[in-house]
Amino acid sequence: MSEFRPVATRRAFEDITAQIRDRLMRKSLQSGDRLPAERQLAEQFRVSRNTLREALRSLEIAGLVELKKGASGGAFIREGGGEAVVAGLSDLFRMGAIRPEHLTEARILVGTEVTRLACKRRNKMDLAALEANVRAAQAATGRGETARRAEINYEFHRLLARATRNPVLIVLTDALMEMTRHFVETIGYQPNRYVLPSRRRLLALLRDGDAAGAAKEMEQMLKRLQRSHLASYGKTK
Amino acid sequence: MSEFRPVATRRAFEDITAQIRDRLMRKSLQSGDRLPAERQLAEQFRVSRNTLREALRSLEIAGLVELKKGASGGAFIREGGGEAVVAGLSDLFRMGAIRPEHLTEARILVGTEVTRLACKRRNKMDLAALEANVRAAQAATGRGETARRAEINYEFHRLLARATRNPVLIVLTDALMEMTRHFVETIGYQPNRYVLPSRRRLLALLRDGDAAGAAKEMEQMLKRLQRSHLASYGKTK
DNA sequence: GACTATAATTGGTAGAACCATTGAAAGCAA
DNA sequence: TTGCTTTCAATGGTTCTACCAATTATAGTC
Repeated sequence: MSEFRPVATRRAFEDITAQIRDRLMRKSLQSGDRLPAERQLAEQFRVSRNTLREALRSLEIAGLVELKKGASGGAFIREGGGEAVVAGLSDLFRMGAIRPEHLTEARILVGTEVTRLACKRRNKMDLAALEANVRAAQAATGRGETARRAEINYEFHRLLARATRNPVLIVLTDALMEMTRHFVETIGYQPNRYVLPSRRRLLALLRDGDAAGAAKEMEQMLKRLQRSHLASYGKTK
Repeated sequence: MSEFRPVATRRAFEDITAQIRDRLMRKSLQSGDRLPAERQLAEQFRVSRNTLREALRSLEIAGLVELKKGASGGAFIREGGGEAVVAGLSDLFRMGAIRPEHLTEARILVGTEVTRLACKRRNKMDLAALEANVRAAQAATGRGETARRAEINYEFHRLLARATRNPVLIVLTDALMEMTRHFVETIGYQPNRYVLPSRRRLLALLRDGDAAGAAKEMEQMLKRLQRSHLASYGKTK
């Protein structure tokens, strides 16, 4: 392995974003803080406003700042929400780098572990939110609102991930659900009779704190979902 | 829940990126393709070159295109590498939204499942690469090259993830290793005596195809690593 | 005090110009 | 012909100026 590294003629906007990222890491900039106005910042960095705007655009896409118009507007530091990660994985799915079989497999592995951990950490508020979600799912099913039903189902997994208190699992689950939404839109939503009963069994296991049982229930449900999803996909292909 | 959605006064550059993303999804644009030159594209979209450049910058940060200078340069469609996802999670770690205990916990959960799946799918080339990695780790340890040793260790996990053939797990592992690198840089690399023996046991289990055993071995090693990492972190805090 | 019109601030867009890098084509020499 | 050098055109990177559009603070009015 060579001791050299590729020469990197850094572009001006990259230098700017690096400086701001550095201040973020050193807590010299925190969420909610506002950066000076574009014209002022451009002067401080000794670059044109165009170049500065490319830097801000880059930070905005990365989810680090939010740009607001008008007086008392400007670039505000966002708190880490993970939108960039979700968008990045969605792009991979759109481009075909992540295929349906990869997505469903990852959902099984991640969903099972999320369920296991959520069962150990969930509090009463988590349980209440999950129960409300299942009630909403039942109501939507009764009214035949399939699209709404799908959204409620995704939300269940997001709620469960939040109960783990681990942001890595939270943002990963958000991304998996976003990809699943894209996927299901292409193959068409298929009503089924097994998700809702599984949810009820899962709720009981979560209440009892039976982590192994809850994980098993989730795993089996996700495997069943995988089979039907991939079957639908095979037909449309 | 309301039926309305927030009004979104779309900015020009967002319209442009949406159009290009759409062509990517419909395979009308594929990796390796080259977009027209900036001046030409600006004319086609009926926007100024500034606005078009902001759109290209956005796509570049998202990892969808690569910009090259010079004659026969331009914006080239990249194949999905997941750099944006890695960068996004790294940002979350830098900003403190993901904390060391979250990182180490996620590594245990993901690493265990990656090992299990890799054990089922690995071929001879995967095994050879992993064995070469462990040999390199031993050599680096013998020469006392701690920084190089750390890099080789991260590479082991990346190689293992690639053996799963699942891009979601691959990019996730890449991101976890990148965050770990940041983390270890701040707490200082601690040489240890248990990783290398664990690697040898793991290799044997991978060769035998003992998925459960390999997963267990990885899990125990990662938990031990977690304890020492968090202990070091507690001292520096 | 509540409402309204005004003004100031700020991000969004446009257009032209120039620089720096890159690679291909033309020219030249052996 | 072959190989090297020079030239040149294409392209991204950067700057500057001007104006538009949205937003909010502020002064003014009833």
